[in-house]
Amino acid sequence: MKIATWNVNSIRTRLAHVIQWLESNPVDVLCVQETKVIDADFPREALEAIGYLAYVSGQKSYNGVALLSRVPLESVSMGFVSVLGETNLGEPIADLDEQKRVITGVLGDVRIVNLYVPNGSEVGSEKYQYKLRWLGVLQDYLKALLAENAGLVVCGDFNIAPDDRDIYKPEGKEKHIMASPAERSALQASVLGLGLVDAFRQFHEEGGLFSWWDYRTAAFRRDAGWRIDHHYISPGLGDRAVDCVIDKTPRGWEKPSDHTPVILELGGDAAL
DNA sequence: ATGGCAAGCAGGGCTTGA
Repeated sequence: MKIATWNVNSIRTRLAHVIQWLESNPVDVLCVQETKVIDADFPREALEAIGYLAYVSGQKSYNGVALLSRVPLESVSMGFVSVLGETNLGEPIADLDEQKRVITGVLGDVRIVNLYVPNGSEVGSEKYQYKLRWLGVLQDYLKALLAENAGLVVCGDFNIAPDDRDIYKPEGKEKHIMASPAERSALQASVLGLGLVDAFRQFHEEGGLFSWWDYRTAAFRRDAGWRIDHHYISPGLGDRAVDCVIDKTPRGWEKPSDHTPVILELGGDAAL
């Protein structure tokens, strides 16, 4: 089973790239982020024409996530509230679902969670506080899913570089969004603290391996990137991860997304 | 230290991203 994640920065603008990539990389499920489109306008037909069903949670202009799957998924749900209810630890959380950043569904014996973690804008800003609060609720959301699903793959655009190996030039980035200590701690507590592991790091120890390059300052040409797109896998999946790779190819295409796909391969999928 | 680039919405220039 192959599960890929790709922040496409507008599914409509990037449709030809997504189709081209899926035709040469026929993964079972592609998790996309920043679709930037309402559900009614999602380009389902073009994806169905190449054999992919679309499960979508979108909004106008910003955010938006989707699961593209070759076979129907089960138990699909969107947002935090569908799993946690209207409150978490006594605090209302429904406002966090106004931004469409969470979708999940089950394929075989694996529940796949596709996330678009808030960017946070600037360390200390209101959006940064939102990001940290969102990550706090994520912890309880993932706990609830883990209680029901031994096999869990949590992937997406995390907008956090887990450690300094994941940044082209980590010096002085402590106050930089995506690298600040509080963000890294939140990721540690909300995801790794549940026993989930960064699948990519099971296969690659070295630094200098990136999934996002800024459009500005010719970052891709200089390979001045960050690794902010991840797959986290639950202990229940044991040693089933076979490989996890970054495909830099689409980042070099004409008018690309600023992110490139990352692909997780699982073996021994009993229910498929 | 700053600004650089891209997308959406709207039909100009702002907002957001990372």
